[in-house]
Amino acid sequence: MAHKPRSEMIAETRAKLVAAARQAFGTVGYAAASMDDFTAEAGLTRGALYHHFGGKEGLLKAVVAEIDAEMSQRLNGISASHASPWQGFVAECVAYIEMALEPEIQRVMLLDGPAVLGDPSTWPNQTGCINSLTTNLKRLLQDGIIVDTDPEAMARLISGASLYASLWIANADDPQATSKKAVGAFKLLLDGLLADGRKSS
Amino acid sequence: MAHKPRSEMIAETRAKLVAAARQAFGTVGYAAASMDDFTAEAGLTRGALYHHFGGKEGLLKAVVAEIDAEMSQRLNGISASHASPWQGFVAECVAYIEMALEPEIQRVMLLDGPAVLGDPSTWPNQTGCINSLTTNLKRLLQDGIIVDTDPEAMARLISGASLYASLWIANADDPQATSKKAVGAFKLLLDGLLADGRKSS
DNA sequence: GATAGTGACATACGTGGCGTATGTCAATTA
DNA sequence: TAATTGACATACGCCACGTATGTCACTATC
Repeated sequence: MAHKPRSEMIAETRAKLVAAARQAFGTVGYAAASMDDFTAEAGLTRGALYHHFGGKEGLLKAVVAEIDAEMSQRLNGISASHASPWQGFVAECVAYIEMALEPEIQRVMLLDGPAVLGDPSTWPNQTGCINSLTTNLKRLLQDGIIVDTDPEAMARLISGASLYASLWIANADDPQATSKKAVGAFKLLLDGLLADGRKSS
Repeated sequence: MAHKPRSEMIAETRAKLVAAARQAFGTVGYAAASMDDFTAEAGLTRGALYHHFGGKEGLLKAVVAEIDAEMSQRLNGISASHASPWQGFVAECVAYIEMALEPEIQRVMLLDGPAVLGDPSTWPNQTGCINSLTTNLKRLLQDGIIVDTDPEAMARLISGASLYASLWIANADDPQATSKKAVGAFKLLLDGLLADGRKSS
């Protein structure tokens, strides 16, 4: 029986490592995840990890990049599936909050990621989610739908508001009620960006 | 020569530990701070630390509480020193951003704190800063200055936006320019909360 | 005011996790 | 087929944490 080409084996190894690490980081957290444990779970040892990713931090970067790419993709799909640009934008923002309710995203992207890798805006992929928000804002601005502002700056503010809202909701006693309050306030905040005369659209 | 009473010695010990830990956490970060090192710097050993704070996490909690109390106090002073409630509120929010530019606050309160202790809204002191923002919003709402919204929810959104903005500014290539962009967008966002007919006040 | 008791610390020890240095074996290349 | 590369495993040392234990001063009670 013919073996797979080497490059394929390598990609498989890397994928297995990322998958195992993602599972571990997403559940027990970065600090508590033992490299010996989750590499063994992938049928490998720490040797492979150091060879491919240079260390624990390198693996976290890879996991972050993977999750971030998935988030971007999901967000793009959501904003594209709405009729008006403004509705698409609002939907995307709300989806952003909802995604951050997922434990894995919360643990890896909101808590451990920034603590270990530093400010998200310095991450290599430039946080695709921010990019997505930014381009959306640019279009809304060009169309005169929202007030004049720096798109990237506004995207970051919105992103920050969303993420903290998610943390709040996820840890609240009554997530349902809290979610309603947060999303309500959030929509109001976005509404304030509409150019004069367009409110409550 | 008469010795100090015991309770005073204890308070002193605790204060020394908190101060040393605050220095270490604020500079090298929580994970990289060696308990042996910074307890020694305080003229003590890990024994004292475990006795008073139960462990490394306990000390971080104490440090967080101390910094949070200081931040609250500073914010209260700022919002009180402005004529109109709205101006005071805006000034407090901007100050919130500026405070988060300080490396110690950033490292401890924004990065390590959430990663180690979990969501800030679950912290015992309930994050005095959020409380401060919330009460301010309540007053503005009662006076009819801003649109109808849940004060706490809005306070958390604003807080999140501020904190991420700070991370962005602090890590930007050109902090000056970035700060202008961020604060500009931020004021615009707050402006959207004003009740109809009150804009650009 | 002697004695038992409590509590604030220091010391000693074991364990686990990380990083590095080294080894091995298969796959490519000539 | 011989040489080389590189993917991965193994082995070692170190550092840091948590716990268990010890000591000594202070306090309280009679």
